[in-house]
Amino acid sequence: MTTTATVPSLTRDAERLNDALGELLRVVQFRDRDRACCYDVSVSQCYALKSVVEAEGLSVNDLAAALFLDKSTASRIANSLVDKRYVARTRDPEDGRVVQLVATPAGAAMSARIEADTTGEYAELLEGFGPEVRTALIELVGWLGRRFAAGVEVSGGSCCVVK
Amino acid sequence: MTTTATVPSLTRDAERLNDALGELLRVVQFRDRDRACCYDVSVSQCYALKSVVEAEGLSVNDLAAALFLDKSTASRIANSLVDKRYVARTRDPEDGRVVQLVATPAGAAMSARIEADTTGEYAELLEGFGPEVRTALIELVGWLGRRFAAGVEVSGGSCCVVK
DNA sequence: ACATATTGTTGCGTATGACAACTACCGCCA
DNA sequence: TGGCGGTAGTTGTCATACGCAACAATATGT
Repeated sequence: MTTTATVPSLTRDAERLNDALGELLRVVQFRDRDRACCYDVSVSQCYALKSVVEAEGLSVNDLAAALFLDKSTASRIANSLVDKRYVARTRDPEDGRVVQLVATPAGAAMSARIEADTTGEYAELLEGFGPEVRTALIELVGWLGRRFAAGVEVSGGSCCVVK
Repeated sequence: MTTTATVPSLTRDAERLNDALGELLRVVQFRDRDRACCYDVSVSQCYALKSVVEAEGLSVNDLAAALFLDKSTASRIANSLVDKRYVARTRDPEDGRVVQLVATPAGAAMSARIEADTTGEYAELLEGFGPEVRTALIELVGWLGRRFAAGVEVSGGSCCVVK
């Protein structure tokens, strides 16, 4: 901001990052939509199932936070997974309000199958790179996600209502 | 594949990239949903408007291809933008079948406003880095998108139906 | 014990997107 | 030149996805 010479370059880079991320977003969404037909779960169900498998005993609120969704949406996704017998709903004995979501064996198996297939694709993608480039790529993508998440949290989830 | 020692590392990297990309995807989707309320357009309308502004005279099929959507969906999004007077539909004089989508002044202005706001955020994000790191980040994200797009094209948009 | 806060569920409206059927138009070719 | 297959777009229909608001059930603090 202080030096005028770097500003155009920074702005240009920002535009290009925006474009590249938008493209990546769309193609990944498309891929996910497309691949969902291969399995017994929809895209959002797939992500939710993965969250439940990874953090056994997740509450509905936790699930909503993990997926950046409203708790009502999370509740319904959990419901759909329970209907498919991939997840079981139990009550927390400590706190009668909270629900604990646990993956059933079938759910864990399905998640593992999807995970293995996906990981295989990513492995192909990364094959051509050395370990240090792969690590750098992962770090950068992870950093981007965390930065966005931080930005989202400060705004409280309401960009323009909250000043 | 030949050396057993590198395989676990590659698989591990693939998993981590999957996780990081999933997280990034979700948070960006959330941010987009959240920010859509600031403007007069929905998320998909925003992307479509941007495409139309950048490639004046886009056909509906082109729009669908650019956004990785079905042509019917693209047609309806175009319709909604026409309803809002952000885009005009004209017929190609060369080929009576194709529609040419052109942004109206209001559409271009809205797109520019959104673009400026978004770019500002990205600029903040990139501020801390030197130009070479910024370029590397952009290249990597762009490369990822292209690789996914290539993978999507070979499968023809039907992952498991086509063998 | 009661007011208040928190967890989760449900009603409702909207957005998003695919598939299939249909119309309109193009170009080819007999 | 008149039909025929192919292509561009539109529309009907359906399913999923998501948020907000209202609500019930439970927990907690005074």
